[in-house]
Amino acid sequence: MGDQRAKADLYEQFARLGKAMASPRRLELIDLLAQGERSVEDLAGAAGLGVTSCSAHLQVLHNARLVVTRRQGTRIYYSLASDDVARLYGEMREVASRLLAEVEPARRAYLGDDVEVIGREELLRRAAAGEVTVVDVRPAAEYAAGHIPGAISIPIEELAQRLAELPPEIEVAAYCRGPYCVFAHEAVRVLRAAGRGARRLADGMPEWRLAGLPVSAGAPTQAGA
Amino acid sequence: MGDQRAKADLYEQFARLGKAMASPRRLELIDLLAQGERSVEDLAGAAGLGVTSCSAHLQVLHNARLVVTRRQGTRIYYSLASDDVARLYGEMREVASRLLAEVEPARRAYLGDDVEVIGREELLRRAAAGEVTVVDVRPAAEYAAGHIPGAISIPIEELAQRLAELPPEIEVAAYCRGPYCVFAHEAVRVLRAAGRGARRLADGMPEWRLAGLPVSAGAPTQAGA
DNA sequence: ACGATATTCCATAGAATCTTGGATTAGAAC
DNA sequence: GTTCTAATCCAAGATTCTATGGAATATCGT
Repeated sequence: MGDQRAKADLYEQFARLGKAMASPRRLELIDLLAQGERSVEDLAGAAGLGVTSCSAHLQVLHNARLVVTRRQGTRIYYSLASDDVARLYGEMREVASRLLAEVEPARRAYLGDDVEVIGREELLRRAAAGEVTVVDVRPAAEYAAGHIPGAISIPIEELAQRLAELPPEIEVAAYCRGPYCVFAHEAVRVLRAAGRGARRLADGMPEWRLAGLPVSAGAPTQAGA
Repeated sequence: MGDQRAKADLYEQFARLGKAMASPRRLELIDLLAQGERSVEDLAGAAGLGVTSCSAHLQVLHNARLVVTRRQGTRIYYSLASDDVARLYGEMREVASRLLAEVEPARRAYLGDDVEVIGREELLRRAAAGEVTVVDVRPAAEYAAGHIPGAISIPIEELAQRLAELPPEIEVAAYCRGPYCVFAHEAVRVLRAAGRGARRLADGMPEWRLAGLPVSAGAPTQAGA
């Protein structure tokens, strides 16, 4: 009874998941993939990795079945295997922030001083009433892969130049990749510095989607060009 | 903006959790600790590890703040830092079983053929009506650390000799450490072979507790000795 | 204070992981 | 077919992880 071999095999399988999530680089890749599918080179650039290294990490994620691939022409697009992955990753961050005292200082060091927050319900309510402009400050490709209905896309690097596109006197709600992404924090700072009312959504697109709230897809409608 | 250093630090913190859960041995330790606190030597024995090796793994878990220690006399008792850990571990197994095709065969190889299952609600209902005897087939120490109210303790190794303690004609519901523990499977097989009606609770004590159901603690009341 | 027990610390050797650069494969465009 | 691009494969060195045995530490009982 109780084959040691079989038992070890079983735990080995579970550990595959843990091993896949045991590297900060891979967690960053998961974070990026939670925004939508991306090619290897693209991911490497976004995560600051060499292409070879990035590919190797993606193989590890693939072997643990956390990601799936789709080939289109000469490039291969990776995406998360299911919502389970994003959910598990989110849970992992939450548990880490509760258990590890070092998370909070690291968060502050990266995100800077806290900025005011707006909740999902309030955002939905006030957006429907036209009392708030919802702005997606992630790169355009991530907006195209999925965004809050009615949100306009202004990547954080362009925000300072495109303030005129935002109706004045109306508060802005900015959102980005998630609770540990700088973009929304930066956006609120830029907007406040320009004298606008602005808050950030407490978390980002993946959490919004996991909460079952509506999501639109498609490139932004280019009003100007 | 976007300190690479600070960003890497943050992901490094999250990865600490993943690293801690990246070893099959450590997952087995978490599994054991989910039943209740245990000493190092005890854990080493239960997990089939050398004491030194076990201690080292516990250090890793401790550095990731997944476990806490309590000293009593000459020995040190480890336990999970919070329910979050058991919950995350459970979520990890669930995701693994959904994503990794290899989990199911490994499960079958270890647990053997499926035996009939009883759900939590049915168990509660029928136990209250006296229609089912609930039996905890884990080691006595784990029963003492927390068990289903009204359950009697018959460790799996003793079950075959202690069949007389179970009222005949009444179905038995056996439970153990969790959905991937052999004990309840074995118990049902032993009982059925003895002509008794028996089913296993779909999952074990940790899941019962996490579901917010009532738990009793304390050593079994020794009727005989 | 001394011996006994439980645990951790330390050093070592072997295995696994990560990163990098160059070679290789697969598809697209011409 | 040739050429170009994207991604993977392969090999090597550096780093980290794991298991084990012996030494050191802490507590208990006497």
